[in-house]
This record gives sequence, C-alpha cells and structure tokens, in this order.
Amino acid sequence: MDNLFDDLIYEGRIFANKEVLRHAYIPEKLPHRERQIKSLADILSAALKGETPSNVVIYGKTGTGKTATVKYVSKELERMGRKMGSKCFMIYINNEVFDTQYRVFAYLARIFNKKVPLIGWPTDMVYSEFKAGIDTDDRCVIVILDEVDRLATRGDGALYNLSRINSELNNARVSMIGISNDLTFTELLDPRVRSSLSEEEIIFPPYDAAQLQDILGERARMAFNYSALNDAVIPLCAAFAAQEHGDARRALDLLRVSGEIAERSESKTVTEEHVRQASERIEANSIVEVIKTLPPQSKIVLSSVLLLRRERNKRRFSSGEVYNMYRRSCNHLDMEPLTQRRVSDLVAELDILGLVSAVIVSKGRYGRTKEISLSVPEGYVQPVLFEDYKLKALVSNIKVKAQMTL
DNA sequence: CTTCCACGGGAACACTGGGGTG
DNA sequence: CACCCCAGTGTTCCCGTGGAAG
Repeated sequence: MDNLFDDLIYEGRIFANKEVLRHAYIPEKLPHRERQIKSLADILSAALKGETPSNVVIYGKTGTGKTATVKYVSKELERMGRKMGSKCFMIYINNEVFDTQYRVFAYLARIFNKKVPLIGWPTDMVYSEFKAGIDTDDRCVIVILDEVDRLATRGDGALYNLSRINSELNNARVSMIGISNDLTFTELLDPRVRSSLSEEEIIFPPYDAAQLQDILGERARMAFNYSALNDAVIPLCAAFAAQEHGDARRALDLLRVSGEIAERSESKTVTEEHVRQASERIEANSIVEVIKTLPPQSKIVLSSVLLLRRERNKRRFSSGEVYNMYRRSCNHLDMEPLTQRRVSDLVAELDILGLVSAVIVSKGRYGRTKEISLSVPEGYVQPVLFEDYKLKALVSNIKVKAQMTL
C-alpha cells in the first residue's frame, strides 16, 4: 500500500486483489514447473535458430498447469523472437471450441487475413487458404492445440494435415504443441499422425498437497489482505484439492469462494469453516450447472431415474426400467421418444458427467443390463430439472405417484 | 454348454445451414 | 433464382458379443 487511502479502503476487507485467483490470470512464477518449462523452452528454441521445432504433446490432468506453462513459455519465446529478429508466431487454439478440421483451419486462415466463411466450403479449400496465408513470409508458426483429444475422433484430419504441411510450404514452417489430459488419446490416431505429433512428450504430474500449498501461498499473498487468512485455511484448501487429483484450479476456486463466503458473512478472517462451506457450494453449483445445460432428452432420461426412485422403493434400476419410464415420460410430455440405442448413449453421457452411475451387470440366463443409479443428492437434481418449463408437466406426475403410494 | 438380453461399435441416413455456379 | 455440393450433428438400423444362470 503506497497510498494513505488504500489503507482506509482496504481496512477490514478480506481481498486485496481477487483477480489473481481467477483462471485467466497467468502468474509470473509457476512453482514446481521449472523442469517442464525448461524442456519446452529447449524444444522450442529451435524456432529462434530458424529451424523447425519438434512437435510436442503435453500430458497432464486438469489444473496441473499445462496451459499456463505453455502460455508462459510462448510469451517468452515471442519476446525473444522479436529481439533476435526471427519471426515466431504462437497461435493458441482451444479445441473444445474448434473441434473439427474445418473449424480449426478456418480459424487459422482468418488469423492470416484470409476470408473464410464459418461453414460451407469444402475443407481442402479452407486448408489451402490457410497454407497460402502463412506461406507469404519466412516465419515459424507454432500452433498450440489445447485439449487436442477433442480432435482425436472427429477432427483427426486437422492433425493429419498439420503434421505433413511442412512439405508443402516453401517459406514458412509449422510445428504443433498438443495439450491433452488424456494419456491414451493418441491410440485413436492414425499411426503416422501419432508418431509425427508426439516427437517429444512432456508430462505434468498432479501437484501434491505440499506443492499446492506453495501455489496457493504465492497467490494468497497478492489476493488477500495481510492476516485475513487463518493459518489452517491454505493447508485445508490444498488438502481438499489434493484429493481431487491435485487440481490447482480447483484449489484456487476453493480459496476464492472461501474468501467470498467470509466476506459475505462479514467475518474479519477466512476460517476453516468457510472453506468447508465453499467446498460444498462449489460441488452443488457445478452439479446444478451441468444439469441446466443438459439437452432436453437427457433431462427426460435423468428425470426418469428420479421418477423411478419415487415409484419403486429402490435406488438402482435396469436399463429396461429406465427406458420404459422414459417412454412414459415422453408420452406425458407429448414428445417423440428416442430409440433404446440412443438412450443408452445418453445414459453413458450422464455417467461420464457423474450424474448417474451405470454398471454393466450380467444376469446370466436373463441377459445383460446396465444398473443405473443416481450418483448425486436427489435434492440437487430435482429443483433444477423441473425448473425447465418443458419438464414441468412431470411434476404433477410425481405428485400423483406419491399419493398413490400413500 | 447353451441361452438370453441389452451393450455398444459402426454404417447409414436425415437434416441443417452455409457455400458456389449457371 | 434454382440447384447441387459440402461439413457437421444427431439419430436410427444392424449386428456381433459378453458372461453368468440354468
């Protein structure tokens, strides 16, 4: 604090600068990632010598600092490039958003001032536009593909074309950095693409509790006012996040929300109790968020499980039971039911989202089923689900059922 | 060993929203 | 303007398969 008023404004407040706890913030220092930074810098340094750097794949679970590290290194590389007069372009693409070959090349071509419509053209035409766009100059273009695993099935053409583009260029050079949280995704790729893409590999192991404490401590110094945190708060946040495979993002969220809760309850400091509340609230929020954004048909499937819980006094149901209830619900809502096959996929998606758990059970003579059960508290699910105006009609259904069982 | 059932992979299809061409 | 081409998405259709009860 270098101003008299700063002290007054911040007196008694919890946060000094909340922004440093947000996901978008890239810190100056990345604790416990020195090795990975060094490896990546070594590989990419070829770009400064006018060579083509090897392609790299970076593996690591969510919140292990992959994206932050890559962004940090690319910023440094671009700066060095400017200083040394070699042209380095780092292009960051999130394949969660650009998840098909067309979209990837359209995005890249647009960066090099080519006019490409968002859809409509044949893909090879978009690809040629991109090629023409970069080849106008002697330069090194490094394409960062965040969440590359998204490209593995539908957009593998993009990886194939990128991996062989250099032989078709006269002036520019292209390399790729793939960022993936799935260690096995390359198995889905064409062998040629696989070997070309992963010439180098860097692994980001999860942080352990002690490392998370360092990271949190670093940020907390900037984010919170002096002595706004009880001593146990950071270790507790670290411990919670370490249980969830060392997710630093999660840990930072937890710290931020704890602070917000403390602030709202007009407490002078953040306590362990606030952390516990924050943990619960983050959990509940993420479930609610997931359910809200579910496509309508999935919501009906999910509510079918809910309705079954009411009707029978059970927790787990066979896929047959769920499908029957689903058909009845569709009928009730005046909607076309999907086929069993499709519903089975929807159930699998709900399973991946962690809303239900589906276990394959073989009942010998009586065939094979999935046993489906709700894996989140019913209280979280129901209000959100029936908030959807289309599903409102099912609420009355529940009430009728409840009366009948009385 | 047979038998039964849904599972789940893959092909095929329908549909959408955009292009270019004559 | 009508018409066909194209990528992408969601769905249905078809079918081989796993594995314990009988």
